[in-house]
Amino acid sequence: MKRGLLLYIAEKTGLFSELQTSTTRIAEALSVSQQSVSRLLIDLEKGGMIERKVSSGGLAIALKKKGRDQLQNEFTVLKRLFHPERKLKGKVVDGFGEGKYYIEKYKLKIKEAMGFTPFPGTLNIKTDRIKVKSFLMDVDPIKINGFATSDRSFGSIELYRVNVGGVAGAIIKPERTRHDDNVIEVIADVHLRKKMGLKENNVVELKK
Amino acid sequence: MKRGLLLYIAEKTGLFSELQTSTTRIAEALSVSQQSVSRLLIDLEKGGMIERKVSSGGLAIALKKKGRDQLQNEFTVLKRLFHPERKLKGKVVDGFGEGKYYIEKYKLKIKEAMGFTPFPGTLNIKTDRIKVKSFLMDVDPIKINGFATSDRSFGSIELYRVNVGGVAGAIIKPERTRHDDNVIEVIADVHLRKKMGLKENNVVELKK
DNA sequence: ATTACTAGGCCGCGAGTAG
DNA sequence: TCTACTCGCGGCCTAGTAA
Repeated sequence: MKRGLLLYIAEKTGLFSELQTSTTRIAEALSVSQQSVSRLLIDLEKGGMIERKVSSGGLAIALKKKGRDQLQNEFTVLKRLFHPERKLKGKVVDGFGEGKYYIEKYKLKIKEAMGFTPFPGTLNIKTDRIKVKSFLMDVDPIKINGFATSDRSFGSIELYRVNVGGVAGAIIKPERTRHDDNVIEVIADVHLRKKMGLKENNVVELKK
Repeated sequence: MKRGLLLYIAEKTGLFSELQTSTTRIAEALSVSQQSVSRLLIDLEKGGMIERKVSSGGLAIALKKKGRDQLQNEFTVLKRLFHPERKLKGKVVDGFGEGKYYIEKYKLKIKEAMGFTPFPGTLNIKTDRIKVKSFLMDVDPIKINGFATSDRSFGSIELYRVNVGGVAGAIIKPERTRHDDNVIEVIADVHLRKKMGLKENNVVELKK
């Protein structure tokens, strides 16, 4: 609760200004009792987190350096955690030629969603499942819904825009993975492997 | 405490991987009892924050989406708070000619610290104390220590590199403010007012 | 070794109320 | 009105211990 109150003060003051308010008002905003707010404010003051001036009919509070630092430390920790990777490296691996078949099926929908007609085939890159998650954490995929032909049905896929060696492309993820999810498939409007002169085990770098 | 534990898991797993550990180990790291860790982990699991697999001789934990989202929300809040202003606007106001006198005294030291010889005079800009703090929050000032001549003593000053209309300069802050701290003084190696054709009340923009 | 139950104590919360 | 004290209750913690 103490932390919540400190954050509330930080937000209301924009870190630096002074906030004219009352314990009742804060209590309502945070859904705690007026008494608790009073007590917690005193605690925060004792801890050197805030400055607190009581006057008849209300109080003025402001963050002190220690309080700002406390929050900034938390921010630093979270920033390190959530700072998404800007690059993703992996090695070229051979696919099973499946990609070509599937891309043909989704071709029109991909064109519609991404603005380019995909080359019929995927560049398969072996990397690390966890790195992939961290790399894609901050981007929302473009989803293409599944559909059915007279023969069979095709599941939904997700596309994430990426840049491969200067070419705009996308990571394509089937909703139901066909293989090991340490391998990702990349599409573009050109034959990436040929254009970039890639062979098995060559290192490729993806950017966002 | 619950929050601390969630953060601990997030850090140890890098958000996505699985952590092999034991309640005792976590307890030591967080300075709480093994029993509390056990209970809190169960709570977090019930709340859908983590996944928890108990095996003989230890346990494996991983964050679930809800847990990551919780932390990311906190991150977003703090990010908004700590995202420093990139620009600072203010209006030109007249000084009292004092600046010229002082700059002369500190000239050599400023040259040494900043790499330019300051024009003898300051551009005084009226803005907002709080905006100034927010603008300067993420930069460390260059400090010039005070000194004394045979006549009198001069206090320490702090310099913050800024860009004014394309010119590299600095905000100069005396340790003991001579005037209203809603007014800041800017120096550069040219006569800013003349070079930029500024008159009283014109708006100026500072960048970092 | 482990995890996690039970029991008991402490601490924080809110209701009542004084100033 | 305001803040903040006292006090009783409940939830959270840890110690002991079973499995």
